[in-house]
Amino acid sequence: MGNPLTMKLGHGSKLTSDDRQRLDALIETSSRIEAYQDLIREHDPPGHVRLILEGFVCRYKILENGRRSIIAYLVPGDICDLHVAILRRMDHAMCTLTPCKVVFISPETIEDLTTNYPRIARALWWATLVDAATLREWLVNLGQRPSDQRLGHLFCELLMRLQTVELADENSYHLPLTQEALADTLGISTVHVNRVLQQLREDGLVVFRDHRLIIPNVKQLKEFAGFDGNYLHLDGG
Amino acid sequence: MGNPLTMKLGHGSKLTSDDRQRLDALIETSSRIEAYQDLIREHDPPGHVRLILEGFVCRYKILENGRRSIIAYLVPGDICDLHVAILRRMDHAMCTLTPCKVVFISPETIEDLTTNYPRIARALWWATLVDAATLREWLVNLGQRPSDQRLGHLFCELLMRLQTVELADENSYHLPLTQEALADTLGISTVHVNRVLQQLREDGLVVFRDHRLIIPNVKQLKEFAGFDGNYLHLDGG
DNA sequence: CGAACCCTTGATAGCTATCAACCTGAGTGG
DNA sequence: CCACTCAGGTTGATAGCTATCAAGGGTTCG
Repeated sequence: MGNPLTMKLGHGSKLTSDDRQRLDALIETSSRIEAYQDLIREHDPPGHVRLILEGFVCRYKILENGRRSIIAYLVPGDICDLHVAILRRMDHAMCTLTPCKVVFISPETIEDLTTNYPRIARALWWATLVDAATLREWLVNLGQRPSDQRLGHLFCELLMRLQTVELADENSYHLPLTQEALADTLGISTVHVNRVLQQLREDGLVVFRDHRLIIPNVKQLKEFAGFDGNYLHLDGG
Repeated sequence: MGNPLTMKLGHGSKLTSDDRQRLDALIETSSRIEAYQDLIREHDPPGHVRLILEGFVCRYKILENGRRSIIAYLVPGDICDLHVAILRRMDHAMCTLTPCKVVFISPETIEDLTTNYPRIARALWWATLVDAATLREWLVNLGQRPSDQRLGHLFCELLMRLQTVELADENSYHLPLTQEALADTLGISTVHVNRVLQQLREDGLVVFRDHRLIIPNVKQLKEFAGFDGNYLHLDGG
């Protein structure tokens, strides 16, 4: 299987074979981590940068009232906050949602990449900007759309993101999330996620069984959800 | 009046007098812009970086259904996306909400700042990370809190942010936003903003008249809204 | 077989949107 | 000086979306 980081960053900058070699070296040593393990907690001092090779990770916060808010998903190829080390402590936590393979990258390595590999540096900047754009789009999604469109929008986004790392085919992918995770992501209750899912199924917009999501008609779902993938900036930097 | 950029960046990195001089030179030429003018539109190619010296600016998107979603506020001292130039085109727009004074910074100047002024570079990174953290907190706010707490949370955030640039005193500030803008920010209707505001007033949590917001008991409002200012990382980098 | 976890279903309550007026103050022009 | 306009704020009535509570069903696993 290929290097998901290379696949992803290739969308942000043209990479030379030299760049690719450097990125391949990067993922030689990785750690396996079980599902539902915190990679880092709120208030921790940020240390290494993390790169996901396999599995789903989420950023989340726990509120005063105990509710969990999932703020982002990291999928293979995603790298988290290049320069968090600048901050004294984390303002949120990160947790694996499935068994994962993760690379821990030292600040020195980041330094090396960004100063000696200009195309990689550019691609990393691009990835950072896309992360911010995704956050903005999620904000729009939460603030402005009814829950069925919200869920549809999330499904569309994950389709595109997983396609860039060859983890989704034309119209389906493995989606190992519980309805509870979806609820905490979309700001609705688990009961309601369940009902909305049923509705989407009934309308023929999605098929979701055994954690495989199939979108019979991608164009139709995108229209339904008001999804415009521009914000993922996959046409490069 | 002082340089709001210096005031803000001082929280992200210790600046020398040399750094300060450089930042002061930066704001020597600025443009006045009227209220409700787009600074940049969706799909535009990003050009200059913008620094707000006076006034309120918002990032926003318009949805298929015509709704406006406000994604962020920029207040004096805020600088927008250092490296947007990497992206081909904007995925959102920016608009002044009041008359503003704005500095347009060329990519070359950014280059100069980030390569020749390491402490400024660090502070700019810090500001970028804080922007992302703020976006995450807004996401939590929209997804998990009822509308009265949402509004209270926004008021608390603006208090802290405006205090860092000396535009708010201990417990009050000038807030030139319409209820419509608040509604588009919080994902609720203008009618509901109106009612929630009345409730907050009635409960003695805020006084809002003539665009001046007074928070009689800051601690109380923060508790009510579940506000924890950690995410603004004002204790520096 | 029981426990645990996740999904599903039904009934009810509550929050928030929508629609439709009306009010107010500022600015405009006759 | 008054009528007019317009944007923003306010109020009331109603509908609808979504939460909550409670219970039941299916699977996996020890």
